[in-house]
Parts: sequence; C-alpha cells; structure tokens
Amino acid sequence: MADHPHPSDPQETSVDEAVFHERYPSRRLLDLIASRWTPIVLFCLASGTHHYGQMQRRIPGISKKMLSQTLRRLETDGLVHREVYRVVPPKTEYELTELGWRLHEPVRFLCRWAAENAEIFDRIERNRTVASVSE
Amino acid sequence: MADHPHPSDPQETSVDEAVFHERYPSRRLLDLIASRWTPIVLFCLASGTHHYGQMQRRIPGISKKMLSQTLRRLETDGLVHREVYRVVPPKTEYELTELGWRLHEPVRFLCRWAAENAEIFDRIERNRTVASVSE
DNA sequence: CTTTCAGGTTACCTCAGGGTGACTACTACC
DNA sequence: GGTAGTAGTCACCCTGAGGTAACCTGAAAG
Repeated sequence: MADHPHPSDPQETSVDEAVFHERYPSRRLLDLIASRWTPIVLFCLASGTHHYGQMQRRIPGISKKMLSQTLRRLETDGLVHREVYRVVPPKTEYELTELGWRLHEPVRFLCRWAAENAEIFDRIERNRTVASVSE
Repeated sequence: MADHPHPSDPQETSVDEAVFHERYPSRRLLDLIASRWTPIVLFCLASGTHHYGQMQRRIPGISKKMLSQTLRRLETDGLVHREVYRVVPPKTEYELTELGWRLHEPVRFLCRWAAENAEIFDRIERNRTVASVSE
C-alpha cells in the first residue's frame, strides 16, 4: 500500500513524515478534539467548575453515558480534575487542570476563526447542495 | 434527555447555543477537519498541484479508496479543483481552490500550535499509561 | 413501603468511517 | 500475447463512536 518512494522525483518526501504521523503532535491534537463531545465539555468547564448534572443541563443532547465517558477520558488524560464528595445525595465537581486550560486555547482559536469566517461554511454548504441536486 | 433548563440557576445558559450547535461554524469546522485524511490531503495540496499517484506516494498508509473519497468530498465542497486530462495513460491534477487555501489556515495553525506545545501530549500520554498500569 | 435525588454503570444496538482486494479502461512497449 | 502504467470504482467486512434504556446506591422525605 505505502509505495516505495519514487527515486525519480526528488521533492517527493512524504507528507506524513512532516506532520501527520500518528505519534506527531498535530495528529494527537486532532485526535483529542475530533471526538464529538470533547470540545464542548472543555468549553463548558472553561466557564467554571461544574457538577455532573449541571453539565448535562448545559449541554443539550448529551447522554449520561457520553458525558461520563468524555469526562473520564479527560480525567485520565489529566485535563480535568474530578472531586467526589461522599455525601447523600452524591456530589461531584469537575474543573479544568492547568493542562486542560492549555488545550482549551487551540479549541478557542478554532471557534473564533470559524465564527469570523462563517461565510466560508455557507459557501461550502451551497456547493454541496448544488452538487447533490445536479447529480 | 435534554432536561428543561433549571429555572433556579440563572447563569445556566446552554453551551450548545453559544458555540457548538451542529449548524454553527465551529462545529462545521471541526466536522471538516476531524476526518482522518482530510487535513493530510489539504496539507499535501498546500505544497502544490499534485497527481493522484503522486499523492498516494506522498501520503503513506492512505488507500486508493480513501484518497479518492477524500478528494471527491473536497471537490464537491469546492475546496479542491480537479482537472482531468483525457490522455493515455490517464492524468488528473488536483489543486487547492481559494476556499481550500482559506481552510488550510486553521489547520496550519493547529499543527504549529501542536508542534510548539508537543510536551503537552507527552504529559497526556504519561498520564494515560500511569492510569492503565494502576488500573 | 416506595419515591426522590445525584451521579453514575451496564448491556445492547446502530451506523458511518475506514480498510482490503478484485476489477475496469486504454494504449504502448517487449 | 502478456504486462506495465495511471486513475479509479465496486463489493464486502470490521471496528469503534455514539445513542437508548434499564438498573444501582443510600439516606431522607411523604
């Protein structure tokens, strides 16, 4: 599948070597923010410490399962701190760690860029619908 | 699933309304760059016009199917221009459109940020392996 | 006795993204 | 007649992300 590099083409160094190998930071960053709920949860916590139920209310459409799953992943990654209070009824608090705050930065950039360039996405959508009509 | 907003909590406006609704630019941008091969192909074409086979050689691990599928999606979205030369053997050229170039911008930012903050991902990986060992 | 509340877990199902391998077309070259 | 080279498509399968619904805990309140 991965061909031998073409000896006859001098400028043909692989893209992957440069930036997108699985273990390169760019790929890792993409993997982190690509999952559906991660950036949303990150954003939610960026506005302050939250309880579980509070987050579920603030993020419409998220299921309990996905909320805990996402939080657990972020916790083991060290991006979110989870503080459990052994009271009845239970109480748990989530907040971003320093690492979490740093990751919030590129996500915030993406959102701002997307908002400022919103018209790009309208153009893309138009292209897409034109294509599907004349197909 | 999505609860009624809690009337007793004044600051509890939904995160989704703010930035991550399906139709909001930030979500659209994420959807675009989240798929495995899209940013790679974008990056590859950012270094100049390419032929199909040239790209397959420069992007190790990509299958013919995913390469054409990705290129087709980018084409119908208007991010990539495809020029077919009806010669034998066949020849096709791909290049970024103006729209494609604009989308290359945030992707490039992500890569640069990731490279500059590479140590974050090492820390995350360490956290992850520690967690899996003591589990 | 059973319902409520917060904060979950578990089992089960679906669907899309992605991978593999075979096959196509057309001509030139050996 | 066979094979190579380019640019694909097609049919099939597999995996993992994500969704749904039921269940659990433990004390307190009705």
